[in-house]
Amino acid sequence: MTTTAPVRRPRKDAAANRAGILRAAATMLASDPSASIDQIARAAGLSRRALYGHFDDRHALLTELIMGGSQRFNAIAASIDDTDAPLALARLTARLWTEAAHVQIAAALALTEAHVEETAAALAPLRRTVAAIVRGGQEAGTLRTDITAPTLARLIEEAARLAVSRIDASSPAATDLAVRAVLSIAGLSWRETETLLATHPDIVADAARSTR
Amino acid sequence: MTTTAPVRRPRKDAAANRAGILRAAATMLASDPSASIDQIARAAGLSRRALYGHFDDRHALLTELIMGGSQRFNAIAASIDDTDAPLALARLTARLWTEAAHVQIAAALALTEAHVEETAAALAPLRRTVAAIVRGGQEAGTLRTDITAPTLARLIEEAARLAVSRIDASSPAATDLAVRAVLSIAGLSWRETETLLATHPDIVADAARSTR
DNA sequence: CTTAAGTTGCACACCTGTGTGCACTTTCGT
DNA sequence: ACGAAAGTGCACACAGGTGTGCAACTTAAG
Repeated sequence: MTTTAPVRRPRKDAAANRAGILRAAATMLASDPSASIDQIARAAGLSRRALYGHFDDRHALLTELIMGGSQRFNAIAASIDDTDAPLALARLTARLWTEAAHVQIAAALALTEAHVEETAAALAPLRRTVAAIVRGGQEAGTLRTDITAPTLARLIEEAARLAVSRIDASSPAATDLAVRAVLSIAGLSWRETETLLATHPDIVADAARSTR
Repeated sequence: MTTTAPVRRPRKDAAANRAGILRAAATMLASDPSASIDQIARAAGLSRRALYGHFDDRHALLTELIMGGSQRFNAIAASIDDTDAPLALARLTARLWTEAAHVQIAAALALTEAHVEETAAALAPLRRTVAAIVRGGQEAGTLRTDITAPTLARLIEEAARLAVSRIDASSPAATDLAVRAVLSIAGLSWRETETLLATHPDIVADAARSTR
């Protein structure tokens, strides 16, 4: 499996390769969370051996990947300032989806065993934002109260994860779908969601609503 | 890691052990989809070597596990006869959850790579049932129409999977939560769900609605 | 009690993946 | 054009997991 063509390909800038590895790791791990170092290195156009020149070991690579991804995630979470809970959730979902385009995302989310704790810790700010939105929404009466705030927050996170990782990421209508899924879990009826999205067309921007 | 106390424990009936292995495999794989043969055998109170006396190889064990689980699932799906789509979905979710209590379930669902196709095939009847309910619901106007039938069916499946595998299976209120999640994705507002569950108290049976 | 099925440990071959050492080649930067 | 940085192949040691062969032991069943 490690065998490749013996042709010696021209090499690119050094530092750029490091970034390339991270990118490759993100996409590789997105489709197969247990992709081997070799697979990642090859996908980045480098040899396995070279990868070890950039990262001490598997763990180091994964950690850096998680950190990078979660920083972007947390930044997005911090940028949400809507007071209305459903609106805030909709916007948060849409931005997470589009900006950090299903790459770093899926990777950081679909990670396995030894890194779940790490990932969880790194995403704490995002999680806190969601929790705050949920709490506020319940108090304001704009979110369901049949489910405890912590549980609801968790469900919403899972719904988002579901939308992000389980749906054909390439589709243009994917964002729309993700937002609808999250708002549904949040307790809105589909008609209410429809109204909300119609009132705030900027959330889902364009996207062909046909192939939904 | 394979080392155990040299004490020779009394052994039980032969055929019963086979069932024990399947049970152990279900619970083991539920928590760790890539549990080793040794772990499973030990969990069943047998040696790794003995396990191979019951199953040709890993694949054979997994296949039998999947078949068993999906048969029960499909049987439950076939037992649903409600005409109202939301009601049908609610009952289906509740029964799947309770009857095949988070054991065979999570295992069959959380399975990995080489078995996803197999699992998918085995669960085809269940999938067909869901698709039919969705189609019927959309035609009757009792289910959301902002999402295509196939996509909605898929979303619902994923929501159910989410509820089943990502939530503390032990909690008594888990069934309630699972049903609410599915109905939410189906497009109902949380108040509509509340009403539906109140009208049909048999769906979630008892379960402490306090710790929800 | 006897027999055969069921189990057990252990050894072995084989496979995949990880991380490192080493000699050698390529290419960027100056 | 030169030297250091970066990359390549290959070999090795090591760790886990799988599936099999085998001799010896335990126990259910007749």
